Formats: sequence, structure tokens, C-alpha cells
Amino acid sequence: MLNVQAMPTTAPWQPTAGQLIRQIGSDERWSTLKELQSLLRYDGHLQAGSEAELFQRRRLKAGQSALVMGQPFDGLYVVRLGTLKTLITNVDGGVHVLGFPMKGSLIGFDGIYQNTYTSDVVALTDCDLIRIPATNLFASENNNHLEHMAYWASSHEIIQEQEAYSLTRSVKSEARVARFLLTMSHRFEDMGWSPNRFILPMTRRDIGHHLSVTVETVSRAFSALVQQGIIEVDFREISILERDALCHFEH
Amino acid sequence: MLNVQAMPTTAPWQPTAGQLIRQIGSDERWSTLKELQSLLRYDGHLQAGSEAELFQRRRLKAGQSALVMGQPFDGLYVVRLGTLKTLITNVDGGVHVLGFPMKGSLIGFDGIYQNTYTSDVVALTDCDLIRIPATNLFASENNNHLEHMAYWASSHEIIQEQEAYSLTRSVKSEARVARFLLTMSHRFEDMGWSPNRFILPMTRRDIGHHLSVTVETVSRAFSALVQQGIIEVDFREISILERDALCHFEH
DNA sequence: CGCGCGTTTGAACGGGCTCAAACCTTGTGG
DNA sequence: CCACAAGGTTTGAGCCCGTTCAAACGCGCG
Repeated sequence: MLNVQAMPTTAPWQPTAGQLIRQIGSDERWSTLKELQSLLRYDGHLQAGSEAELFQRRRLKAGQSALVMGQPFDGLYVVRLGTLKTLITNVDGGVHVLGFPMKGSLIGFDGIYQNTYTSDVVALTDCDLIRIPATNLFASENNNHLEHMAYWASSHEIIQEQEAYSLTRSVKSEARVARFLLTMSHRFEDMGWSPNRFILPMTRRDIGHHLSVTVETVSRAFSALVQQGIIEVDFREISILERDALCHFEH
Repeated sequence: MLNVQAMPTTAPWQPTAGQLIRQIGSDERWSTLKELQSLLRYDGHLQAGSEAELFQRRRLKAGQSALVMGQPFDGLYVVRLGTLKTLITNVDGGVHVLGFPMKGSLIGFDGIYQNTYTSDVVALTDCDLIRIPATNLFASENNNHLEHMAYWASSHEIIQEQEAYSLTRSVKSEARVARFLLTMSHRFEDMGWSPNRFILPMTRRDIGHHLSVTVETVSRAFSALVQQGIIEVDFREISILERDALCHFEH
């Protein structure tokens, strides 16, 4: 399929080309509107038939593209399982990671304007997405609570971007990494996992591209936090020992 | 006048509380749905009655707050005239300017999630806003094309934020300032004014807070561009002499 | 006028980038 | 199963750019 990846200079993962077809497993299932509401934590009232309305799921293996910049908009996706990264690529090849969608995140919203996705979304782990087709979104004859929900959720996404925005310059890299870890910790806790011991699904490079620092700086910040006894690091596995100290950094 | 600037540590702007009432001038007029569509550049088809539907306008003098963080969501606003700044303030008083809404921009979208605005929006010049009340937005009994439009426009805003996002670290400050000037130039051109000669409505400090650099760095970047003969600067007035050279910087 | 604020420029410091090397993990093919 | 390759991670050394501190000037407004 037309999965033309944005490639820096060399080809990252070639296999993605043909796999978007194969990703449709035989054990494909469907999700209800009710599950969507639960994932998005939409507190609006349920309506009759919310169990009957079905949405297709989409499986992705780590490294596959969920959305490709430039492709025509064909709907929104809600993450049911796994972690992805949203990134934009400059003309000169420089990349910036906008965020790391996880369970309950809404992706593809940027494609509504001008019917084209404006960022790439790549799976970092095996993922399970729920597709909200554009047709369902805008063919609001009887029920427009679906659009309501997407509308509401996208507002949430904007806020998250704003928060991530404060992770820019002028704040020492160590503080930014500390804040990033707290954000991840909070998100893992939201998903029902341990907030003090988790495995980062992304590379140091991804983190760096998200925080706008280099790989080395991220690594050095981790080492510094370890040396202060605030966290423990074993490659991707992070243990938070002194949460208060970590919080104290983001000031 | 009530031009109380955002100040750290001490009380922010007390007056705003009572002023939201007084801002309603006597010469208040109304806007049609058709004007809204034109401002937002929404290319959807017009519907019957789009001339009849009326939306209240809201006048602001320079320095007044359009939206205050924490206040309950009561609708969206579309900028009809003037320039504002959207900013968030950290707990330690550090501010970050998310953007500069101008004619056609949609503001207040972040308030939909949890019914509370999450950022401050302050008028830099005298402004004229069009209010889209929450009641109109969500009471979509017969017409939901209003919500469609807001939905669509908010997607546009997200994209703009993404673009601004690439103005982070690792890009030399001079290049970021150059890019900022090009963005402003483009926006002025969109509004029908000269793209090569315009007056910046914001201070160097605001620009710095937007690009995450200090006032001095912005000033030095301007000076450097002047010295290279690329632009001319007379306080707030900017003249672009060598657009190509300016474009060449953002690489 | 004089105060506050915006703007500009200079000098010195420091933090993050660049370049480089070493180690480890992971996946692939023989 | 092992060897090898590719890429992720860590650490070090030196340099550059943006910050910080400081001072001067212009402008608007009370």
C-alpha cells in the first residue's frame, strides 16, 4: 500500500511497505462506542445503542506506521493498546517528536483540516487502534454524539500539547527529563500500571527529539538523576525512588 | 488603563474579575454565520439561514484579557480584528507564549475539555472578537454545521501549533527569529496587508517567550539580520529586504 | 519632568552540542 | 548455536552559543 515513509537519508524499516496489508489478522475484533467512551474518559451520558455501534480495530507491529504525513484523511484513531510516537520532519531532515500517544490517546486529528494528515505516527510497540471513520464522524444524521466526543477529546489533546510545550528551552535539560519521567509515570498510573517502575517504550533518541535535546544530553540527565539516588535506570526500565525530589526539579 | 501585565510571584491581574462585564460597549454589533465562515476560511457549503444567524461581538482594548485561565468555558471566539497572545504560566512564574492569534484565529478551544480555559489570552492591540457561545455549539438540534466548522477550525489551530513547535531548541536563534518573521509576514499577507513591511504588534519579550529565548537574544538576532541587509528594523516596524535570504535561514 | 518600560549592546560564564570511542543489546544469517 | 552487523546507550573532551548581569538610550505616559 502507499506507505511511503518519510526517510531521513537512509531507509529505517523497509518492511513497513507491505505489512499494512498483512496487519489485518484473522482474529480481528470490533469495539463498541461504549469502549470508545471509556478509553477517552468521556463523561458524557451514554445513549441507547452505544453497545451496538461497532468500530473496526487495527493491529500494528512495532515499527509500522499508523498514519503517514500527506496521506488523505480517512478518520481518527483511538489507541487501545501500545505506544506510538507522533513526529514531524523538517525539510532538512530534522525531526521533532510531538508526543507519545498511549492507551486512550486520540490520533489523526490534525488531518481534518484540508483532509490530509500533517504528521507521521509510528508504533513503538505492537499496537491496537480503534478506527473512527470519517464517514461516521461527519454523517451525523441521527447521532452526533460521536463527533461531540471526538471534539471534546481533541481539546484534551491540545492541552497535553500545551503542557509538553513548557518543555522547551531555558529549562535545564535535567529538569526537563525529570518532568518527562513524571509525565510518563502519571500516564502509566492512569493506565493502571505501576507509577514507580515502568519500561520506557521509546529510545533515548525519541526522548531527545521530544525534548529538543540530543541523545547524549538525555543519557547524561539520566545518569545525573541516578547519581543523586532519585531514580534507577536499567536501559529502558525506570524506577522512581524519590518522587518528591523528581517533582522538585520541575521548578 | 487596566493594562496590568502578567507579573510573576505577585498577584496576576486582579481587575480582570469585574472587567469582563464592563467590556461590553454600547456600539456593539453582530456578526452572521456567513462572516464566521469567511473568517475561518471554511470551505464547506453555505446553508440557508447562514445570514440570519447572529453572533455577539466583543470589543477589547489593548491589554485586556480575552480569556483567563481557570475561568469556566463559555464558548469559542474568532478574531475579527487585532492581535492577541496566548500564554500559559508555570507555577514558578515562567511564562510561555503559545501563539499570537490574529484575524481568523480561533481561541478558547482548550476550554472544552473539563469546561475550563487552560491558558490566558490577552489583547496586544484593540481587538474585535466574535463569540460562539457554548450553548450554540452543542445545542445542535437542527444545525450542527456550526460545530462542524469549529471542529474543523480547531484542527487548523493544532497544525499551527505543530509548526510553531519546530521553533524549539537546536535551531540557532537567528534562524528561529527569521522563521518567526516569515510566519508573521505570511499571516499579514493572508490578511491582505503588505508581507514585506509590517508593524509587529508584540514586544521583543513576547517574541522571546514564544521562541523560548531571552529578550536580548531576539534583539541580537534582529541586529544580525539588519547587518546582513536582510531586513530593516525600526522598533516595531519590520521591512523585509531579502526574502530569499530569510527563507534560507530556516534550514 | 521623571518614572517605567522597551530596546540595544557589551562582557563573561556555563550548559548543551559536536565529535569520538567504547560497550551493550538485538536481530539476522550462516 | 554462534558470528556478525546494526543500532542503542554511556561517557569523555573541547567548543560555541545563549544566558546572565550590567549599562545606556529612547519612548510614552502620568
